[in-house]
Amino acid sequence: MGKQARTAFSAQDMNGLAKAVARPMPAGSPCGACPVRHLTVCAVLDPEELLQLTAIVSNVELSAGQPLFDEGEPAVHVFNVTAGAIRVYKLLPDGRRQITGFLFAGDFLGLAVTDVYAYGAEAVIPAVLCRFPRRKLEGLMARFPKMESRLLGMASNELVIAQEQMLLLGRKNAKEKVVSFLLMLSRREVQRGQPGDPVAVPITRADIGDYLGLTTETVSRTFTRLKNSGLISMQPGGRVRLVDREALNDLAEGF
Amino acid sequence: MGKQARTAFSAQDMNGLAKAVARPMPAGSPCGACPVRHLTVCAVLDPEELLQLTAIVSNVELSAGQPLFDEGEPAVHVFNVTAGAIRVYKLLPDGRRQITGFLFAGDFLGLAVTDVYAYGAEAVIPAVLCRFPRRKLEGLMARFPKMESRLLGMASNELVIAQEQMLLLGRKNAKEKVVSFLLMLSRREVQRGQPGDPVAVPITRADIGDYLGLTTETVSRTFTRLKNSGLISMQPGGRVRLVDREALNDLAEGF
DNA sequence: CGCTACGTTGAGAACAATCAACCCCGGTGG
DNA sequence: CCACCGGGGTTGATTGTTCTCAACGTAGCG
Repeated sequence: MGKQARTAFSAQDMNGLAKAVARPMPAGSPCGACPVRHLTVCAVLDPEELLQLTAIVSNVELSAGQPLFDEGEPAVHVFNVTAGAIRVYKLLPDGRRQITGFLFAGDFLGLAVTDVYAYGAEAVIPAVLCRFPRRKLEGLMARFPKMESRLLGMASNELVIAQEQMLLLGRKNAKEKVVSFLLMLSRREVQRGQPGDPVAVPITRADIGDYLGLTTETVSRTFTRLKNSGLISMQPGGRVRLVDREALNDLAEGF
Repeated sequence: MGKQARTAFSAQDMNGLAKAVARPMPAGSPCGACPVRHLTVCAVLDPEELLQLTAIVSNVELSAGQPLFDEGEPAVHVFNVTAGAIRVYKLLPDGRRQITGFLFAGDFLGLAVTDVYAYGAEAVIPAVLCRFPRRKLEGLMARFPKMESRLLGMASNELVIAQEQMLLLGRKNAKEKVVSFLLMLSRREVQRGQPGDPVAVPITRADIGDYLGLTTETVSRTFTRLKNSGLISMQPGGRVRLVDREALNDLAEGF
């Protein structure tokens, strides 16, 4: 594994992409009307409690590529994705990057034990998030233990996903990695109530590579081979059809 | 990737792979006297609450190589390591193994969102653990929210460590991986109040390989090269001296 | 004393990385 | 209008790190 120096993506180099600004929650859309509430922490709160949450929340909108925060930055907020997609990543000093996760509607980020973020976060495609001041949310959690309990459940779940990803990074080959990735995207689309079969892949080859521990070339070649062997087929709009789901499942699990 | 070594134990676990048995907590050592309490969940409980914890805890002792539980097994207990070392791992059907973590005194395991464990756990060296029935612990957490809060903190911390490990698996080369591993062991030894410089490495090359996404041969060769370049030196008792800590730190971080 | 697990080293193969060329597309400015 | 540019994607040739296969050394233990 050589050191690939990376040119793109350091926080503000291209397009002069500045940090996001937050605005107060639009009056017409309190948390009670949130379309992705059932997916996230807020699902466990009753209307009364939701009002208190609404009181501390603000909205963040990001355009594609725009950073939400950088690794090492003071961790003053936590976030909840309500639309779009976010990538979370860590960097080595020479520019090598590992994307540790893609976050979609309903996903939570920014939990930190230290006072700084341990990773950076950027929008993959235009995204909208709820932003909570960490201190205030902690205060709320102290009052609503079921919220903390829910968060613990979500964190435990993320831990399981992280272990799955370690298995992928450490022990799967390029084909198994790419197929696992496609199936993961598909599963999460279903979770969000979308079809999941022609699965949307709004993520560049470079990002996929940095997520799977591969280069863009290897990702590209692997896609080509999967197409040629008839396991997947490309569709307009960056969608991928999972032609032989059985075979793909087996491939991903290493059979 | 074969089965693990085992030495002979008492008659009832001749094959070395028998599941551990739990015994009631010895009367003379309630949680209040636990030597690793400050490292773990129990740190936040007062004496009164600790008594209630003592009431539901039992002890598990494992010999080297003995399994604690397997992936897919009903997740009825959670555990707290009080001595020794545990490896947590996931398998692919053909036997490829990824060790997702090594756990030492103070570490917690068994949190699960599903009703089965998402990974297996075995003793690396003889180990002792506290065992709590999951249901009862959840009941206790409902009554002591600060315990749940502490657990959330520990889970968040593990998540950060997991992301670090993804960076390692996906983007570091063999040398960087092995050095990162040694420094991690050293740091955790210090956390437990031990020297940390001649660092104890009670882990086989095969386990190290399965943790770092390498083969045993590559791990062995990498150790040899680190020795030859004077960065580390071997000491009796499986200890490794970190000769040039500065250089090792830089290496691990990819400078 | 011989077994087995563990560790080391060597030779060669293989998979993915690297380096490089090229295509397509959309946006932009001459 | 179109030439140019830059990002993204694909493909080819070659390199190189790590894996695989194999042999051998050592230590602990029955």
